[in-house]
Amino acid sequence: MEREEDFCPIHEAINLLQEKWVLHIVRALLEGEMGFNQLARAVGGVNPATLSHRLERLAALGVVEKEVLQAMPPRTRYRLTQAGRELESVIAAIEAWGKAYLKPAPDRRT
Amino acid sequence: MEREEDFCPIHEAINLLQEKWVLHIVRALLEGEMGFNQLARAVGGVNPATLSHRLERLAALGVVEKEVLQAMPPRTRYRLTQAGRELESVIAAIEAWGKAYLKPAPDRRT
DNA sequence: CCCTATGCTATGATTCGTCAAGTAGTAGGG
DNA sequence: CCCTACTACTTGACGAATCATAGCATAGGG
Repeated sequence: MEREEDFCPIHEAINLLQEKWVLHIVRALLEGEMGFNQLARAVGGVNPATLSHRLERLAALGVVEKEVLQAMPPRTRYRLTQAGRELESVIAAIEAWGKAYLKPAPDRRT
Repeated sequence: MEREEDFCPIHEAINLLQEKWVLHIVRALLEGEMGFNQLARAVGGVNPATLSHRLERLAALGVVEKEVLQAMPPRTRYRLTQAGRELESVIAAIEAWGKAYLKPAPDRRT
């Protein structure tokens, strides 16, 4: 129905980053490469199916890189590519904003 | 299960911004205040129920402001608050990243 | 009068994300 | 050796979120 006659990279970027868990995944991976379950724990609360989907998508877009070290005792490493690492600026902007304006948490006291 | 013992504003910010359409809405509103349908058109492809829901949430968080000008011939204005305008840095970071790394779109020709 | 426009809400359909469990192989404790 | 836990996912069923569409009430143009 939609015809991306001019293709807006900003629009696409937003669409990617607004997918559930994507930003959390990138943020976790900015801390360093890690395996699947470790990443799941770092992200917190994501289920393997969704995480798998997201990683597949992010790998297809060249944001993360998957390296299979061993097949048998399953051992995999996920790490950010250059493009992925550049997302740090986005995360940083979100962090700055969150700290500045999202402080008023739903607290009841000081 | 999870106890947000220290409340992480970054985590919260990510959770907010990853909600579908939120970034698109903010980006549209950065262009200037507008009415409901106008905003829907600017965002493109969002259905009124979702948009309404998001605006309600964004207003509750103090990111957007809603002003009802008339009740009967319905006339409403949505505009960003200070906090909302500050999200421009996030949008800018995403724009920069998208332009730099998302260019290789799945297109076949110019 | 008829059609468009405004700002939303209501309805049923589809898609997305979640949950629980299972697969396969190895390492460690008893 | 046996049992459990860990590794990395996949699968199928379920529920929640989002979708497209229609509709309300009113005002202005033709």
